[in-house]
Amino acid sequence: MGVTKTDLFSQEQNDLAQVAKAFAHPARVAIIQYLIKADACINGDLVQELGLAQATISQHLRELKEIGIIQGTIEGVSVSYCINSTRWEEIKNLFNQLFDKFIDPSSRDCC
Amino acid sequence: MGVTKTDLFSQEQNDLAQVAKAFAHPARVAIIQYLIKADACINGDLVQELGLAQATISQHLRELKEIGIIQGTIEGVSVSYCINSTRWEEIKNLFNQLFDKFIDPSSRDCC
DNA sequence: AAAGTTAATTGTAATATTGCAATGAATTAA
DNA sequence: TTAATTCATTGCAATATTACAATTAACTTT
Repeated sequence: MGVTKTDLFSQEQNDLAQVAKAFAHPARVAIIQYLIKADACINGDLVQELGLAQATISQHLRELKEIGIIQGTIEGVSVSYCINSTRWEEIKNLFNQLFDKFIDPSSRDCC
Repeated sequence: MGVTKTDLFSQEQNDLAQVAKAFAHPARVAIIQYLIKADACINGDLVQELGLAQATISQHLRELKEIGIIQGTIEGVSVSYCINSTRWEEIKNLFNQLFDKFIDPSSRDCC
């Protein structure tokens, strides 16, 4: 019904799924890449950069902020965003934990 | 409008977003973890394991198959699924490419 | 204070996703 | 052949996501 049964799954599974959602839209990937490259930026830049409406980008930024991958500070009339490095490491580890579970690929592909 | 404007983004951005979608549901994360642990399994096992309806799991399996992260072979009346190790490496690299772009965390967190 | 700037929020429309019952297709067992 | 088993597919309902115009909120400039 479009509603995920989170209670059926472990904390780890739900966490990873939620974090993966942040990367599950090209606009959010683009925002993250841009923030990494720029070291800091403001929403206005992204509107120019991405070609989406201001409201849409603001919405994507909120989603990224909600999972903690980015953080923003009001600077006068504009807002500066950047990657939250602590959270970034956490997320990186969350993925790598899964990636590293699959070992010795040569013994797999059994079907 | 619920429709992603893929033409605004690069191949890499769209690829990563699409792959991230595979991990963006706890049931699919659970399926992947189970396949890694079991080395191979069939749909029926997963219905017991996850507590979702057979049709729902079949649907998640199809999505995972579509991005190539798993593969299946018909074995008599049942189907064996396993991780596709080549694709697994590709996906791992796709994520790590992004993760590794963010370097020297101590110099960040500028806002 | 009035006007301008920047970005969040609200409201709305369209499409996507999730979930499952029912059904269908393919194989196996009787 | 008939029944049973396994899993994919279809059809449907409910919720989520994506996108944007319009508005609002907060600050700056004039």
